[in-house]
Amino acid sequence: MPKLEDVAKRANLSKTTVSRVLNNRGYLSQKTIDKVYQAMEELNYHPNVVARQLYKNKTDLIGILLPTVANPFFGELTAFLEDDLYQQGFKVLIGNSMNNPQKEADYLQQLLIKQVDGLIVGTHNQGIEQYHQSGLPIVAIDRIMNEDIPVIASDNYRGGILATERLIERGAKKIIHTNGPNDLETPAKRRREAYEQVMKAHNLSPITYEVDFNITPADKVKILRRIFLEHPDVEAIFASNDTDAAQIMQIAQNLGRQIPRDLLLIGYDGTQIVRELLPQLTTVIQPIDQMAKKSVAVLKQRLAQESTKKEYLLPVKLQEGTTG
Amino acid sequence: MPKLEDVAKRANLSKTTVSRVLNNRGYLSQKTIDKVYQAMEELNYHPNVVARQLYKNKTDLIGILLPTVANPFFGELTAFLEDDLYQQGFKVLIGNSMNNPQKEADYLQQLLIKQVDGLIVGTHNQGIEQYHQSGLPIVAIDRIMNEDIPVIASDNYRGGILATERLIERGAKKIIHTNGPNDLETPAKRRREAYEQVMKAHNLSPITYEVDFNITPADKVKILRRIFLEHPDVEAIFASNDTDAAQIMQIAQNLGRQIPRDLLLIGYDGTQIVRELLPQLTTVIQPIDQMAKKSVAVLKQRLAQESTKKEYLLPVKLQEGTTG
DNA sequence: TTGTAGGCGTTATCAG
DNA sequence: CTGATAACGCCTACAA
Repeated sequence: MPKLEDVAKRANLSKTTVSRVLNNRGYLSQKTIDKVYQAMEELNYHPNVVARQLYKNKTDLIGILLPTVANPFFGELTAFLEDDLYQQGFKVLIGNSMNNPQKEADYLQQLLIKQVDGLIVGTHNQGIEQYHQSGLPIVAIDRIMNEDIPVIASDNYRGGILATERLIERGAKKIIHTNGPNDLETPAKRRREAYEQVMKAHNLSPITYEVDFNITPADKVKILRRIFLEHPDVEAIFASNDTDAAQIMQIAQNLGRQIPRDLLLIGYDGTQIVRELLPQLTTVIQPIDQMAKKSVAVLKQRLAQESTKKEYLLPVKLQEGTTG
Repeated sequence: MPKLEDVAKRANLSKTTVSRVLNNRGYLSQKTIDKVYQAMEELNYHPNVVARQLYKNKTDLIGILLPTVANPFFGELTAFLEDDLYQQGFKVLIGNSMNNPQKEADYLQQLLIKQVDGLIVGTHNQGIEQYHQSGLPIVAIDRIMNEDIPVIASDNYRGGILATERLIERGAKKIIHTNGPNDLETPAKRRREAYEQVMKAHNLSPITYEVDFNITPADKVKILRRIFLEHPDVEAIFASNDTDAAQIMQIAQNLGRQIPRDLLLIGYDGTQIVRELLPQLTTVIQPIDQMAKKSVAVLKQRLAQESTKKEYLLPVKLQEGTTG
């Protein structure tokens, strides 16, 4: 690997001059510029990014810490984030915590150490201390971390209202909701709040099933199946996400219940892929693209030491399918 | 940010000694070790990764260049790759080319420059010169690049046979196949070869529709719809991937054709998410986990300057749903 | 318009 | 067992 010095020697110039050409800084004669470019060509020279990073004390790298890009929501989110960040001159380091606190802590420890200039987090683990003392610019997506980390989320409360009211409008009275564990401080909890408030406002009793994130698919099916066992008269389900909704569709089918005739169903997220594969599913669309864009924008503010709001809410939309 | 020197000063030692403690190298008295650790604690010191990278001339970063993690296949692949690489002590830099040659070239130029220790590529663009002269260890997934870059792929030929024979066994004669553009040098082409050979072996005429990768969803629907217009008597379709298969399901439904009664359908890929959302879809499962594992293993061989085979084929499996 | 010298934070060699 | 010193490759005051 040739270095600056090699180029300089070949062009009969100093390292400084070559560096100047590289960064077009200061006055340079055209002749010098040409000589330098020629020498670079001949040697197939490329500047060493790491050396630059060391000097500049920045890496132009942004870390993205999420449960897993295998999940459509996070996959699509990552794609949008990557695209935005790329436009802004950043590259992306990913860490998939797989809901494993150990792995998450590990990543954090490593990323916080000057490896990245900033961090976008959307993991589900609670109370990882390191976030606090890091000093690294961070934004959180759909996850409340602590006072000084801004949160980007969709308007979960409104989403909960849209879904619940729609089910009620369509005549359902016994409506069940699934959500994540209630002890997790996440904006998604507001869907549950909205659901419960709407139900009560209509004199209906809310019933929420809590489904943990990191359980096996088999266990999840078991929990969802329980809904039907424990509430055979259920008329509608507002699921916490589209894949759960899909599972519920299978289960209902196995139990001989036709959707929407015997059961109304509304999901949540509305990712591109789900809309392609299950266009019949009624769901609440989170504006993943906008969430990504906003996250990057807020992170840039943080990087520039500008102050930010504590929370940014993006609008949701009801996607009308045939299931609910 | 405190540095080695600060720790040294605080512990009344030299940088050398502190560095030794950090990397437990050489002989050290317990007392010294304790002092160093204490000083590090007090200062909340963390070694600067970039400085290390510069000295060691390696980053422990692996680049993954793919069309987009928003696609379930690549999303799941990325998740597995990340997990494997993490186990091996690497971190992952992603680049989503979005099938944009400009962006891909851009990424390459940047990544090849000592920013990553190795590269895993699965993009669809042809003839990007830089791959050749890079000298960087590279492996390609499902994509033929050039002679000295090993390819990891599933056994596409066998997949093509499994799907086609199944459709024939189930009584279909007029079977249509969709595939990517034929001028692309990709292992996926072998599915088409297999399809055409099996068809001919049964005295049936193969018909392949070529579907470009980077076209709008609307255009894709148009092409797929054409199948039914141009071949109203089509009895079965072997789609090049599951999302296309899903589209075909919608179209068939809109045209009043019941699957599997009026049309048999087999997809390809068998990602986790598709199996969850569309369990009824018969499809050929690519062993994404194994492909990831093998890619990482081969990349490690390359990094260790060991020689590798040119191609690694992993076994596929037919997932029997109800559509075909 | 170009060159010299010192530093970014770490590690390794070699001496003590 | 520990310390001084020179590298890793680049960038920028400051000088010329």
